[in-house]
Amino acid sequence: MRYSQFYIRTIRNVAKQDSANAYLLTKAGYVNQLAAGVYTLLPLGLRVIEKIEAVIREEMAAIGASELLMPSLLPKTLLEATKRDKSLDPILYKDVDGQMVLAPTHEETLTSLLTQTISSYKDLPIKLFQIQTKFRKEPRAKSGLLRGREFLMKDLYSFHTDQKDHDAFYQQVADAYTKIFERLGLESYRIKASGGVFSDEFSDEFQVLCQTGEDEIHYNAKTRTGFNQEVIDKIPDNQKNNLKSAKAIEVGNIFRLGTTFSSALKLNYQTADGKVKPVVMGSYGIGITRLLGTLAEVYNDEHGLKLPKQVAPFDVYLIDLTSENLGQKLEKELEEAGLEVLSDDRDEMAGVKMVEADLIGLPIRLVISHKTAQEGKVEVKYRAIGEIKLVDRDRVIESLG
RNA sequence: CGGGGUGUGGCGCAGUUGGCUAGCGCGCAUCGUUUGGGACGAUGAGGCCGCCAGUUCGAGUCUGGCCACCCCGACCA
Repeated sequence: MRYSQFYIRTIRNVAKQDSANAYLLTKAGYVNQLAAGVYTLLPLGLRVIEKIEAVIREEMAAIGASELLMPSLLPKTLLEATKRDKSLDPILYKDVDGQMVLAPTHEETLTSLLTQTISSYKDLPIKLFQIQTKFRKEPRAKSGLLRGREFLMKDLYSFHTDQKDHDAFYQQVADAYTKIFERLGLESYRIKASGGVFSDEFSDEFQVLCQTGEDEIHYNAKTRTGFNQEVIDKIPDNQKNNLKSAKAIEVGNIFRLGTTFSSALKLNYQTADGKVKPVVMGSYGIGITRLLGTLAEVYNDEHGLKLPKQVAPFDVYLIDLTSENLGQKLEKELEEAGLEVLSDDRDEMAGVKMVEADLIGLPIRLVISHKTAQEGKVEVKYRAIGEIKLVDRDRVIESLG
């Protein structure tokens, strides 16, 4: 991809902000703020989001979940059926006559849908997920992408005959979540937390250690488990030993819903012996936009972002300083080898390109110049560790592999 | 929703004490020089001073109200 044909606008003077992710992602041209907690994903940011989504889709497929896409609009009557029109009211964006709201979550929508297709134990289990924009009128949007009023979420819902079947799937989801975050370059902790309006039981949160996080957690570094501060008084003393405490960002959350929603919306099925029972449900969320913010918080230094390869918008930032455009051939070879290359073909000084390469933070920077070309070399810089070395022109690709 | 802060060319800011031609830096345009870590010089373009009302001969500046954004707290399915 040629820089000149891809919309990138880095900003030299961005106002100092407390939130590192907002500052860096804005300065590097990944996002643009429209209002409090409302951001445009610019082309660079969108590419990261798409990489995050690709990992999530793979892991959802691996646990047998099918993807669908539900509407953003939600009839208020559906929320009345589960009495959540009251509990969710403060965070709802409503239309002028209050008939429709912008959906903050989709338990009602999907449960209602499945009443049309579930009638027998033979129809279960069902696992459906979507990647969709959520709307929540947060009393206080803050911390850049970490708490928005409009944000992307992966939400998965599962439907089972009984608690035992659900428990088995719940554990599968927990494992899948740990794997997803690991694949994205984030070490997550499975943390006991309150069930919120969903349940009196504990829910499980997936937390990434980070100073900017909103949550205070107490965790065991070895088992990668622990407790959220909000439930610490409910935890037996003998389980609180040897825990470390830290701030963390909640990147995922899984809930046991039991039959709360199925009972309210009459989502029932018949057992083999003809009895009618409510379906047992679970819901599981991953904050995708928040993950972009988390990655920016975790992976940066004084020069800018330094994203892991698996989520960086491109693999290589190619700077060609030769007047003969020697980089063009290299660019083609790299792309044929399957690497995603951002080729800075602008008529800018070398310094500008170097600085932007560090700011945008792709894993590898290649520089081909008269100096290096004379020796038949290309300069390779690894952004994450800062190492710079000269590699033979014809061995660049294998050295990156 | 309580407390604090800030709103001035696209972006970052000064100017408000003490009322009268709206400034600086970055970016942008043109020309020249420069060319491996956000270059230099010259000449330019670009502003409902957040919004509304009030005081006044006169308001970016004073008064009142409102709105927005940031931070702390409450809240956070």
